[in-house]
Amino acid sequence: MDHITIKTLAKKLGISTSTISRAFNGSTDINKDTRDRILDYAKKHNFLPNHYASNLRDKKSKTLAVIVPEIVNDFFAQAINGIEEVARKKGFYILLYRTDDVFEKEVSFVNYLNNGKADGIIMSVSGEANDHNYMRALAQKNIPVVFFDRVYEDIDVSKVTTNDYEASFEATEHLIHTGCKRIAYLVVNKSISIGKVRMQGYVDALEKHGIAFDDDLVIDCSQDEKINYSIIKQVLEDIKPDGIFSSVERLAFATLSVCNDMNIAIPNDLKIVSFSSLQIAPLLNPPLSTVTQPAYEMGIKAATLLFDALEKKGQVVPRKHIVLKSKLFIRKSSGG
Amino acid sequence: MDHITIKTLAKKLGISTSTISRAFNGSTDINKDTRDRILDYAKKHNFLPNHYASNLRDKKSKTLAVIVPEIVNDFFAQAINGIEEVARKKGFYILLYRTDDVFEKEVSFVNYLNNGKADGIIMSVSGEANDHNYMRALAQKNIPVVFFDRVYEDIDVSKVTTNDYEASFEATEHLIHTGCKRIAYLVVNKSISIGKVRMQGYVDALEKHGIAFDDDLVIDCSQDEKINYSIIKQVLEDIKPDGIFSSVERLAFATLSVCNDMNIAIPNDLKIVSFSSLQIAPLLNPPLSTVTQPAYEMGIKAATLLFDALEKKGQVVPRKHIVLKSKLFIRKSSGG
DNA sequence: TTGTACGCGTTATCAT
DNA sequence: ATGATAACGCGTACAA
Repeated sequence: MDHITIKTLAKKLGISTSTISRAFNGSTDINKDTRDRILDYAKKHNFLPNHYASNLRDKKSKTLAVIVPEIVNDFFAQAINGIEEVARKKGFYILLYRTDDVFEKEVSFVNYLNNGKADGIIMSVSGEANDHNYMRALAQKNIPVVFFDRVYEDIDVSKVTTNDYEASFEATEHLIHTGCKRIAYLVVNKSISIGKVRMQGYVDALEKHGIAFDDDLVIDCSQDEKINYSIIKQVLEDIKPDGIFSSVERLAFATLSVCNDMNIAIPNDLKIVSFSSLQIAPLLNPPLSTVTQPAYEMGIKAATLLFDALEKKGQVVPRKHIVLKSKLFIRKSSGG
Repeated sequence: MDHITIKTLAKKLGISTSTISRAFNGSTDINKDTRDRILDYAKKHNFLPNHYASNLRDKKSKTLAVIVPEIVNDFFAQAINGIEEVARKKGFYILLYRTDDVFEKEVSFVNYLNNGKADGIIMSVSGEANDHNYMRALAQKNIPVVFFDRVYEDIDVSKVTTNDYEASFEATEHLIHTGCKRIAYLVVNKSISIGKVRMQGYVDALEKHGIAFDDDLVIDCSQDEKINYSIIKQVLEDIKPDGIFSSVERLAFATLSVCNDMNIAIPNDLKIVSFSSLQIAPLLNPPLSTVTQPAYEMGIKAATLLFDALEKKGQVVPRKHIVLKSKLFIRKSSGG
């Protein structure tokens, strides 16, 4: 028995294919005995209806596409966990795609998804401020999308973000309270998405406390670890900030490395707070003060929003924007 | 133009569906001009052949299933990166599934994959020593499988692992060289897969150096963080080992936490080495000595093996078992 | 080089 | 409660 289909099954059992189909779809229009007979036989022979044939019939792939910049990052890993949790309950599976923050990869994958491969998409965008028309094509095909954390403002879909502005304000203010006068802001791209909003919180906190904003203290970093290391090293040597507010976990790690190598004492010589969802932040040397986003909950919410849209397909579903709260954990790196 | 198919496209362009199909499949049997005309029109209207219909036709889903115990773990995250890297080059996509080390989830997902949803499967097994017949069903359907890191010995598929025995031996020996006399072995399940092999390396290293094996020093932990914390705390209080060899990263983190809380000085009072692919291990307090597996390479190899099998479908492909080398990084937690 | 026509495996509709 | 059948969108053998 090489290749079982409901057709061959039907022949073997002397029933019609429709009845077989009904057995698998929990139809009530079927005798319990025949159903059991079918299911038993199927289980014994390891048969399951072909997913692609079903999908071709009813245009439901039971698949969610998840697009994230990276996976080796507790924030995204936890968010994926949240998404998967919800998806699993709904009997959905997850197609994962990693963009490495490369815009072209994002575009290519989104275009690919245009063909109905997934019923919906949850994504944290690569963040480039380019032409976003490839996103609009999805709307035409009625494929719902939910952004989380990093969003495109000009695309009208549901979104799940955190109170980045307030959290950044609070983090910066905390550094000021501990006595910092020259706080550097580490960012990968200050002109887009989260980099921009978080910077505004930083800027406004400075202003509130009468500290002049200094453009030299805004440190634009890259995706490359080694380059970041040199950039930060140079900053610590030349500009000598007494505080660091990092909008991205990775840059805080680089800072810790540099400090290790340069023997800069944290928190005495330099205080650090960073956005980070790293679970072992308390185990770092020194324990890292973090603005921690509720990554897992964000995943849950994003998936929930997506299923809301999915279940009301055809109807006009109002976009929602859910804003969750981050939490500031003050640890030793900022004098806690 | 709500719903485009190659049929509607054919009508619009006044060509037949076969020609359209040819245009998309890079057939040479087609005039370059017609091809361009078709592709241009398609791109303009955002058309892509329906993936499910194609798959139904030629039984190629261009999808790989990846099954891992967890995602919030640099080892698995990096391995997934490696897998994705290869898959991407081959034009494949990844269906991700997380088992949380729950055997039933693994079985359920594997059974689901039986229906041709994915062309192949790469997995790190949940590790329970149960009946593995659900795995055999895949072989019948000609769906190739590759195990990585955690494998079932009794299932005949290609495997990618690391030299766990030697690495464990070396790590334990290192602890002995630093003066440890009472080395505890932390493990989640000492009777299966990696837990077992790594323990053997530990046991043999003790023996080589004339240290009596003490069953009380083998600490069986759980999946639950809080329980692990209490277990380890109790061990440090009562059994008072002077060295810890942790077969799993998570347990090393728990140990660090306990030591923090109990004011146990590492490495003076206690030395630690752990299996871990954590990239920021050097930034921990103290920097953690690790046995680091080449996670990314393992992903690459596993995916490569899978494609080998995939590309020789039908033929008998000999199973391969690739063993990569882990690297011992001696850091301060073990006196480095 | 292009077109015709069938079938991939399933499910919904309509009968019975 | 069950069966016959058409249709989902595509690719390919075959014919032209």
